[in-house]
Amino acid sequence: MSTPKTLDRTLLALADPTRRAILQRLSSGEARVTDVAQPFKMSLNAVSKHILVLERAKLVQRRKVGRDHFLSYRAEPLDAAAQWIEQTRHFWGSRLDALEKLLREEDANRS
Amino acid sequence: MSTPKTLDRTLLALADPTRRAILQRLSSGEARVTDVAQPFKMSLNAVSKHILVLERAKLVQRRKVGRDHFLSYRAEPLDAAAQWIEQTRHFWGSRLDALEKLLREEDANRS
DNA sequence: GATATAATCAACCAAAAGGTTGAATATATT
DNA sequence: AATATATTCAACCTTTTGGTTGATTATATC
Repeated sequence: MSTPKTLDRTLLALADPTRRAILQRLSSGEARVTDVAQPFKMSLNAVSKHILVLERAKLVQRRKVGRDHFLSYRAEPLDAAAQWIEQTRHFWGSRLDALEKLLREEDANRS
Repeated sequence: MSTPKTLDRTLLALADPTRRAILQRLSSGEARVTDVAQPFKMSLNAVSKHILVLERAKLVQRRKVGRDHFLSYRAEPLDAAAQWIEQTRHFWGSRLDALEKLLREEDANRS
C-alpha cells in the first residue's frame, strides 16, 4: 500500500509529460543526467529539477560514479499507484451496478 | 486511450488528498456542493475550487437543479489512467526480466 | 417583498511548479 | 597545473495552486 503523501508524490510526478518521457527513457536502461536531458528543448537544469521530482517520488534512483550520475527507473511506486487505482476502481466503480447506484442517488435526493 | 494533456489533468487532479476524498464521497452517490464541503475544515470556496479541478479532469459531473448543483463521480478518466498505468507497467516493468535488463544497461554503459 | 440559502465570482495572498541564467563543485583529461 | 565536462546550487521570474475573505447572483421560503 502507499500512504497518502507517497501517493501524492507519485501521481504528481507522473502528471507531467516531460517526466513521463524521462521515465520512458530510463525504462530501457540506465542513463546519465546529460543523456536524459539531451532530447529535450529545455535547459539541463530544468531536466535536473524534473529528475529531482522523480527521485522524491522514488521513481528514479541515482548511482554516482565519479562525476557521472547514473539514473535508473524504479517500478515500485508505479506498482503502488496502480494498486491504489485498481482498488479504487473496484470499490467506486464495479461494486454497484447501475440500478443500485440510481436507487442510492434517488434516496439521497429525497433528503 | 487518453491524450497526454488529459492524462496530465487526471493525474494532477488525483494527486491531492482532499480531491481524492471528494471523489470517494461522490462514489457512493450524488451530492450537492455544500454537502461535499461539509466534512472539510477549509472554506466552501476552497472546496468549490477543488471541485472545479475535478470537473476539468472530467472526474466530476455537475447537474444543476434550481440553486443546487448536484455533483457525481465519473469513472472514465480513472479507467483511462488505469489503462495507461497498466500498459506502462507492462512495457516498462515485466517485459524484460532482470537479466535482460542488466545486459541492456551494460551495453549502454559501454558506449 | 423581504430574507435566507446555494453557489460562484473577484481580489488577494503565500507557497510551489516550471523555467531561465550564472556561479560553484567535483571529477576527468591534457 | 590548466582546462574541459558533469552536475548541482542559487537567485530570479512567471504561472499555477491552494487557501482566504467579501461581494454577487440565483433561487427558495416566509
